[in-house]
Amino acid sequence: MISPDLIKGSLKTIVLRLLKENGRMYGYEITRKVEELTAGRIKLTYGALYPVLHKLENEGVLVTEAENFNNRIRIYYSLTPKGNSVVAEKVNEMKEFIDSLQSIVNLQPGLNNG
Amino acid sequence: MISPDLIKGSLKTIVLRLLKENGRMYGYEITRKVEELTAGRIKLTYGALYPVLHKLENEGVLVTEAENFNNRIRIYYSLTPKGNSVVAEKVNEMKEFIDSLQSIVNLQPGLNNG
DNA sequence: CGTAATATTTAAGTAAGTTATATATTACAA
DNA sequence: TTGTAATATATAACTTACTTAAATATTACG
Repeated sequence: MISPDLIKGSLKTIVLRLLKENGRMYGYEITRKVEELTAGRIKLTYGALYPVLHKLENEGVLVTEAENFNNRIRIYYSLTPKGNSVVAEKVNEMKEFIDSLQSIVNLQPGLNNG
Repeated sequence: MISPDLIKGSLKTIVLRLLKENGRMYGYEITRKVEELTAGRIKLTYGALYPVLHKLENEGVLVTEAENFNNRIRIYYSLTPKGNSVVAEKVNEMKEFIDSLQSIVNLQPGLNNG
């Protein structure tokens, strides 16, 4: 398991990227998908996820459709046009972040420095 | 520039990884090196860096040697044996983190899902 | 009949950062 | 010589993105 402190800050981008991928998803589904894609290494907490979804909706980044499945409410989220451009920005930033971390982590003694 | 929220949480690992690489470094040097390695995309703030260095010292992860250069104090930090094992753990975790982020960011529509 | 899984909500608390300020020397330009 | 930028460290006050915890409700399984 990856420590929450490390993941902190990436939540929004992760959620938005998955929504871009899947068109629409509900909260619980997002947590499942993240666990699946990361081999259980990233687990989103509901206390973090749902407030973020609500916030993104209030900002006009996401829209919701409530549906009923087996007497359980599912609230599907999908990107607005504004949301689409936000994802693009966020994903670019995350790619730069990954590149940056890699250039630090992958340092090799005696090869890159002097 | 990568947003502070994204970097937050990685600071400790970045610092430790650089110290492992360079043997010993002083605070200001660490900020320069991170900017250099990340093409200016990650800028550490002193308000974050120095408290972290002090904390790691108190935990027995780092030791210090104060030196004088041009009438300016330089406090060099280097890893203790304990520090070496901490770096190893932290770097492993970060590699898993990077892998996880990549498996989300690099999703391709219609290829991995169904 | 109890537990696990599914599904969402939200209040209270934590802590890792940011922001701002202080201090002091060297170097360079106008 | 006066001011600004770079070098070098320290720390108090504040923010906020989370974690933790508790609540609610249905389905599924042993």
